[in-house]
Amino acid sequence: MNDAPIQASADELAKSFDPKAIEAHWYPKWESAGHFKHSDNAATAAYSIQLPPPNVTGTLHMGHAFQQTLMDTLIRYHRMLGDNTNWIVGTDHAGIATQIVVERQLQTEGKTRHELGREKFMERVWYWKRDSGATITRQMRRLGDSANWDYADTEGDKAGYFTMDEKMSAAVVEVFNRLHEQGLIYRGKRLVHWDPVLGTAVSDLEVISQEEDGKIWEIRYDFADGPIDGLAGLMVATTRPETMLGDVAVAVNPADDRYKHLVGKQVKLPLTGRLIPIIADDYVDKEFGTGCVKITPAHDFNDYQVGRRHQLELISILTLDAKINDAAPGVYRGLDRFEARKQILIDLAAQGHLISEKKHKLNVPRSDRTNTIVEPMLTDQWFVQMDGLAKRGLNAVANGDVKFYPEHWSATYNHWLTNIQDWCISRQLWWGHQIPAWYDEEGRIYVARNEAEAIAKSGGKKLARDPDVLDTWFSSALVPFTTLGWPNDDAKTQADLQAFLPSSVLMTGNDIIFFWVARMIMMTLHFTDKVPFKDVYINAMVRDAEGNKMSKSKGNTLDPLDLIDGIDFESLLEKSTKGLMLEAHKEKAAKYVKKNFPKGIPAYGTDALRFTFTALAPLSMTLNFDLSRCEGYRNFCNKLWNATRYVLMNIEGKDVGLDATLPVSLSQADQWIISQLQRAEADVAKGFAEYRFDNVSTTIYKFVWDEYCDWYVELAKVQLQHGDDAQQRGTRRTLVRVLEVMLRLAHPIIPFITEELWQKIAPLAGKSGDSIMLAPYPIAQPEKIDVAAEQFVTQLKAITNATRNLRSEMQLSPAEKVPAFVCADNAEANSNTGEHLQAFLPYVQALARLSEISLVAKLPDADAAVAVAGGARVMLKVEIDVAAECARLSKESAKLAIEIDKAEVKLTNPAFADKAPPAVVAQERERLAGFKQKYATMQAQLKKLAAT
RNA sequence: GGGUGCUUAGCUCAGCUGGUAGAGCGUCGCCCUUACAAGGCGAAUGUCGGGGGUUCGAGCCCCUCAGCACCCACCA
Repeated sequence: MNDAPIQASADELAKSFDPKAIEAHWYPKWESAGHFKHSDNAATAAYSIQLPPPNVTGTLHMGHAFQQTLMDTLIRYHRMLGDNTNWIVGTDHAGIATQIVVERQLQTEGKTRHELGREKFMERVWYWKRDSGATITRQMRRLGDSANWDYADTEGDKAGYFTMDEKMSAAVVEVFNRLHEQGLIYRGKRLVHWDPVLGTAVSDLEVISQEEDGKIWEIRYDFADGPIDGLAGLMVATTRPETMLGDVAVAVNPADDRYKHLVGKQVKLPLTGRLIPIIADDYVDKEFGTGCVKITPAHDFNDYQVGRRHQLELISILTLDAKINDAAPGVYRGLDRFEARKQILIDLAAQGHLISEKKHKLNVPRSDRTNTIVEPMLTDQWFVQMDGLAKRGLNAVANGDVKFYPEHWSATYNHWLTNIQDWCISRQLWWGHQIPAWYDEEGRIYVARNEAEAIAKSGGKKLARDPDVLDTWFSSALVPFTTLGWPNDDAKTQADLQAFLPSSVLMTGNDIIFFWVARMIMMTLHFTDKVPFKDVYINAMVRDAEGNKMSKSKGNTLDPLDLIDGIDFESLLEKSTKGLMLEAHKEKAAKYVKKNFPKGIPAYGTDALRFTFTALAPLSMTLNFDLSRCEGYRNFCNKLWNATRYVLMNIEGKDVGLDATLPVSLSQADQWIISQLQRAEADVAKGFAEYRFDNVSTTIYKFVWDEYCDWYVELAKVQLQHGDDAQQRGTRRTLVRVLEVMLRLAHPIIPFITEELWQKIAPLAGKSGDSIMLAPYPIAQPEKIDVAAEQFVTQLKAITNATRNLRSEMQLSPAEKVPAFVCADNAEANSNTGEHLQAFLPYVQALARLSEISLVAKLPDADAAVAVAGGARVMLKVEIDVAAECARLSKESAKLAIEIDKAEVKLTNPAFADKAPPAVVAQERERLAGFKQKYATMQAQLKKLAAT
């Protein structure tokens, strides 16, 4: 292909690499060249991934960075394998979260959204979205994400889809309508979790229950007709006395002998004087408390069920902002729920109805977003009927259409789906997809695609649209197919649905298995009869180095961009404490930063960060992010950089084997590194197939550093010095070609540095192309595995290591070169001349820094240091301290003796010989023989030394 | 109250279908040997959470106990 030697210069490469410049150079190039786009060629195998859409107004955190690194690594890998890759990305409107942020902004201006009005408020949110929406996608680009930014990009800002853009919104309306037509969406008055601060219903998933210290009170409800059996009334226990205003019964267990005879009688509800019945219900636990439970169906989920069973009245006593309403006696009206509790307790005590007050631990349900205690509230809401959808969802995982990695997460998924409740999808918010339902004046409902259609359905009545919006997760659940163009039926949509549904793998956190994963599976199956993705990889949660959850108030959050670009101590301190409300939190955060980042954070670069993520990616639940690992992998990048520098320096102006007419000869060492490369390639492929990113990166790390840099480059130096033309050409050729493959092998993980280096190396390896990201991924060629060459180097390594070890034991400084003798280890046994050892000598001489090395039939009788390894004995000709050398030999012999002993015990055990597989027994015998041989040699040397 | 995961070198973690305990970081020596001090060479370090069992053989399989983490659940 090329005939003239190519001039390559190492001068272009700095002594250490500067990630920043490289990153800034390559990303825009890749993007503008269109390398991230999918192709419309239906013949190519598709590989697609749906990005969990981040909040449009959010910023990139470590969890994103980790997850996206894994996704991008897979996408780049498959792109290089030749697949038609499509990483579909977008951003989420994140209803509640975004609305809260904008409302807070208004707050600082002394305004409320209600003052502003819905229309103006929406304008404001859109403005904020347009203003800050680009932040996260910009940050994703810094990570190197080769995302298909132009795909499903309706707003033209190269950020993929937005869940509230026109197309996505239309699809949401369509889905809502179809589900409604199918009877799967219904509207009803139900008890739902209510966030009184936000003034909206929330789904049960958005409620976090936590055990907190509270109190439990015992209150006496007097019998309506005076004392019975000497008792004035029944004792009920409650943790929420204020709800008694809505009590409609007192329940006891039907089998409770204490109360059996009272069932059917009435008690007088204190403070109100209302008469309520005593009822019997299995729900009541005889053993707990007094065995009597007050029943408040409008403010408790259990009581609601009891109420339904007994056809009890529902008395709601709270307004939507959690104040006592007009159903209660006048004195309490308008009081906040907690104020009301205080007052009620005072009044009960005054009237002698409060019997006791005890400390009590209870589960307090709080709203995920506002942290306020949620209130079960009776309201009209929209629901999706889940049972049928859930069955299909369960089935898809059970029959293997969707596979979880690690597999055990399917248990979590199954458990939730088998106990699923109907999904409350309406939210009393403004920011979101407004529900496509209209009401006439009589309250009749018309669900339609648009207002005109609704009016038509109503027969031309005046209608008002439902003001509520849909749960954010409703639209998120649809992205597997709506991003592909559904419900359109044009050719492109059909082709894309064919190619990219199901997508290849979903990578996400375990925290949204219910919120998102399960719902995508159900909705996609329902609307397309396909699963949304084949695999689900549940990634670990990123924690700090000590395993603590990253949280702003602890100050232990890390900004991925700070790891890439670096940050000085002062800036980091300021950043970590900024925005913290509580002084205590500020101090805590400051302390953490001072302790862990006293010098700030150095700029590690994107590649180092990505390598850290893949290397640490465990299959367990947490990833403890260790900064020192990041530093180590930054060093790795530098190592790769410098290896390339070395190669370029040594081939400068010389032929690298591109000219096929010139003789090339490959040494054992050359064959060995090529052979090892095949094994590394196979291991990498296996790692990717199993989603074992840790194994992939470890394989690459070890091959590059331990094999190529530490051994092959050193061996190559010897060959370049001593070899003939053909051998030197072979060495240069091997240096370049293996390096070129290594770069491609590593590219999916560390895209920037590999691209930069590949541009320089590829032509020298006879490769061409615009970008390494489009170059073919290395595939192992088993026929290039050379067992003999591998044995050769294994032996060479053993001899070299033993010699180096001797040097170190003799306390020789690296500069001190000494002569050495080598002979075969079994020289006496079969008059082995050791001629085969000849090939090792030049290498050992260089690698172990020997002044000269001579092969002898028998080591000279001398007081010298001797080592045994790799079938050879090595003697360093150096003045030794006989006593010290004896001590060293004795120590090593003792170690060997222990090993010999262990092996002998094992082998003489008849049960072992009988039952263990022959291969294992043989291996053990061989081991023992090796030990014995070595032991004998050491003993002989010891004897020799002792004699002098 | 159920469920899941974890417990291996000082720290963070690997250990494939059971067959000689590994890596990175840290530690200790000796070195600025012209690819790399973000480096080289060498070294030390583990009753694999406790106990029991299966097996010729257990970090790995089974039972049991303990600790940690997370998820689900309506106990007034």
